[in-house]
Amino acid sequence: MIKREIKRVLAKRLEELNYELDRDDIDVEEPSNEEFGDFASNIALELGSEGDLPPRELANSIANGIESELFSRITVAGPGFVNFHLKKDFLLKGLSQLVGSSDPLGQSSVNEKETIQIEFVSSNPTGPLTVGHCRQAVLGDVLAALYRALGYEVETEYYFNDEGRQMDILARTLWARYRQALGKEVEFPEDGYKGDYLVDIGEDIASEHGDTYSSWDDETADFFKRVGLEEMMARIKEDLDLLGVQFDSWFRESKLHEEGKVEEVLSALDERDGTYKEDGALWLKAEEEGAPKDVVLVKSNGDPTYLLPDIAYHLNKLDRGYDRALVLLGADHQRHVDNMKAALRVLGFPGDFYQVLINQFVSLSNEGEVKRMSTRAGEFVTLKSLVEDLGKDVVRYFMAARKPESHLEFDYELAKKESMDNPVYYLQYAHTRIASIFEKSEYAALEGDFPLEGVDLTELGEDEEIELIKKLDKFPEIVEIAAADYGPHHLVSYGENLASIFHQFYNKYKVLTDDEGISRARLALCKGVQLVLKELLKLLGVSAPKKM
RNA sequence: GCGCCCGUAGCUCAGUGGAUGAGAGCGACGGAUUGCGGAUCCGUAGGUCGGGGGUUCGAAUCCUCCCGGGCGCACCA
Repeated sequence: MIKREIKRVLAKRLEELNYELDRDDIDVEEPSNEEFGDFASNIALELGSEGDLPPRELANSIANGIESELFSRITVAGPGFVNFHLKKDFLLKGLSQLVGSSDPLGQSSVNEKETIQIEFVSSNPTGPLTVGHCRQAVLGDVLAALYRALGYEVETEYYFNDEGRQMDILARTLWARYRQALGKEVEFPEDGYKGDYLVDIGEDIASEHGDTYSSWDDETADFFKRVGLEEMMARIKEDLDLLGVQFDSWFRESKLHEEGKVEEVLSALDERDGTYKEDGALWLKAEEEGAPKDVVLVKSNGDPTYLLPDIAYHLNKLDRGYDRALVLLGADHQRHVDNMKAALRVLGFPGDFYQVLINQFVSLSNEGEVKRMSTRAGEFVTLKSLVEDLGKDVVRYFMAARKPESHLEFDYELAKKESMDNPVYYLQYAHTRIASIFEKSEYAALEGDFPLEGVDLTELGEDEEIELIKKLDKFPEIVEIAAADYGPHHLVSYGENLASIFHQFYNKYKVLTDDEGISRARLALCKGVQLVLKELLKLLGVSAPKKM
């Protein structure tokens, strides 16, 4: 990574000038105007505004004092920017490292031993997964891949409520569907789940068990609760499989109750003076800890609200020894986050343990009509139908393409109709083109690393080639940013940009020419692009085909 | 009313805790191939970065107010 090397050089020079700075405090940017060099730093402006030297003078003494083989020249411009013009050798070194090692992330500065747990989707087994869950599933899956790629130890987990009121309603609804399948008159539960998915399961039960469960009693309730849970969870797993999302761990809420963790956390909150009784309910003093309002932990009927077991769950996460627990939640859970943070503060959790990524909703427009998603009303587009219609690659790419905190408008008809114009194909096409070139080249039979012996990279020098080399060098940084920012979309933006430059290059220059030297150098460059594209698509969970 | 998020080209959106002339894709219009895959490339048109104020050498980016949209403000999850 060139930028890091420049920071190192700058830090060293600043030390000579008696400024004590961490490398991370130095900003190095890529100026939009090439007149200002390949890279630029504003460090003299930042230091100058508080220091003894005016920015411009400081910039001059920084620039004049740097002796390095890496730069063709270092200039000072504007109010005090230090502009670095790179020598080609410096750029080529990066390319040869990338291609020589076949490791697009070899230059990453992050090599954490930290462990991170990522919880996402966590939908309760009362209905099929929808497009909303789909977005979160992709975001969580890609984030997990990003952190793994950076060397973190990652565990993904799905948390679900397997008992309580919702499961009761599920059981009653399922029983009603079962009775209906048998042709019996039965009253549909008031809060029942209206979707068709329970009709199918009810029919299956009817054909297998006949009229065995004719009345609603404890035995019937237990049976329908158990079968309902099993069937719904099985469907959820199937759906996630379709998307290519697999969890390392599944955590059921009832485990917390069985192990007495809920009571434990309650008394812990109590001991720390975090609760009080009012109107027969037990409240958390959330407002004292920054939440908008206090909130009920235990209802007056003795049942816990869902906040309480969730606090216990996070105590469990802490006990399991993760350094960080990231939770992905939909925008409607903002209040819950405030409450959780308050509770965890009462319990004295490490400040940065509980991390939340709130993602905004997906709106699905269909021929100008915006569809509302409601599980209870039985109106939604399922994850399954989306993937079946558009394919895993397109769905994953689209879901990852937007900033999580932005609304995602998914035009179903358009995505389906014009799928061939989708940017995902643009990236894959670049990868395919390179594969195709290699098949026609002297390296057609090549397996494993590209041999750089006898390849003279200094043959490279056209604008597009230099641009590509710089872009490739930036990839590790993009991965770090995407992880740190919890923003998989950075990969997408970068990828489209890289593919674009590659297509420009491809259109303007031939890779396979009569000149063996140029051909080999360009093939090495293509190999670099291919390595990065492949890794990027892998992180997104999108295939990188050799033929399309 | 209060809290969180969003407001950038006709549409969908990038723009990493500020940095030297506002970008991409789609759509519109006009071009490029007897050549490594045209699922590509080149060009044109299109924006007072929702609006006002503030901080600064410098603001799409930070602060504040206003407008517009989404979500939340349950002893539901």
